Amino acid sequence: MYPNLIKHIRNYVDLNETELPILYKYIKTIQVAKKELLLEEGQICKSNYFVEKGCLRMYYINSKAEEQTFQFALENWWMTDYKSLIDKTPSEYFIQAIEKAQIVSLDYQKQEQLFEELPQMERYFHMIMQRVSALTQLRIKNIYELSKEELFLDFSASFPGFVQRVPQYMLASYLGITAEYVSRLRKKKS
Amino acid sequence: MYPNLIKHIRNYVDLNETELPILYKYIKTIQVAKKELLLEEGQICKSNYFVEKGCLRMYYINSKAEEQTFQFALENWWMTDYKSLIDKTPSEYFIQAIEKAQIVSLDYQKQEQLFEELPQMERYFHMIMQRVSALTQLRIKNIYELSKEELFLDFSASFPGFVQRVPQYMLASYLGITAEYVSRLRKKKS
DNA sequence: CGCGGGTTTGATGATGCTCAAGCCCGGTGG
DNA sequence: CCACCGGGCTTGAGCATCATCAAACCCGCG
Repeated sequence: MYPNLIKHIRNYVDLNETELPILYKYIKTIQVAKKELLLEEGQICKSNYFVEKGCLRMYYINSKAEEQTFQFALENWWMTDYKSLIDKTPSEYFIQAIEKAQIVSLDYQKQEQLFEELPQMERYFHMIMQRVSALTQLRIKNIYELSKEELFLDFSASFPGFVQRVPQYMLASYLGITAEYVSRLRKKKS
Repeated sequence: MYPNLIKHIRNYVDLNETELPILYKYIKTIQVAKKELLLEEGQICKSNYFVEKGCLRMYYINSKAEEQTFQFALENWWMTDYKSLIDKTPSEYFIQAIEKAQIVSLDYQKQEQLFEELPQMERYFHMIMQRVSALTQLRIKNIYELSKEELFLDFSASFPGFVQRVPQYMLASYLGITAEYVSRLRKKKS
């Protein structure tokens, strides 16, 4: 039913067959089409989303009225707007499917109950947040350290398939570069 | 004994008087002098550090052999190198006291036991990590959105006392600006 | 076939860096 | 108590990186 999610959880904590139905009480599947939105600016983000299959991105509308891509999520990634989720404030972000995707949604309201019934799930989330923090620290370090050109090359090298999978302009805005400059970089590279 | 830490924990979870001694088994106090290091590049980071009093910074040596400040921690903040902590790999960072400071240290090895005895502590860490993630998302958004000048003004406005408390060159490197340019910005501001 | 979103190309210019020199000021030793 | 260091901050000139704007181009799709 949720092959990737279950496997992912079991990478970190125990979850036996009798506990699976308990988990299932709390999560649900969402099928989204390409370009469909899971969260819109102004809404209060209510869930944490896990990518079973496909690809999501999180973006916001910047001061120049452009879409600024903030984050991508491929298979086995969780994605949410933590600020909106925790403080119950309107989100500044959109979460959108780049491709047709299968998403697992965990309602924030239900999390506490879930953690009561399956305490290892709190441990699981704590552990993956530590990993995300480690990656985020690296991301910020890269932004400091690397020129835009190096950022692009580093990203291309780190996620070889990904550059093909998303439009250039999304990648550009994720890297904090203009689409024009990415175009020049690609030309230069070849 | 740890007035700030206890108060901070109790902001998020229950912790009664009989549980305090259990917590105390797992943490210890470290007094550090100005400029003293809690972690050095090449070491494996073993603990999570809580600032009871004083001020820490995390930095690394960049490709130009300069100290690049990565993060500050004031009172009531936790600081650690997650990558080194989790993967037990040598750290690329230094953690240093900017002022004489009183630090509470929680050994990573002991965390699991602590969470066994006081499950609410896992909940506490999970919750503060969510908050940190929210702040980090904002930090990255600011780096995207704002010019260096705006970054400086925003930081000055957000932490009015802080600009006085740390040397300009540390602040500059935290914001990803050269010390020279910060100097020009300050002049311009007045 | 024409439309439109996305990419490329060119010309121009601003932001913010580099390097070099001078300055300020607190600390240290004589 | 003074002199002199030296780290940090300031100032200036020149310049690289990368953004902006505008136009052309490409190509999948209705």
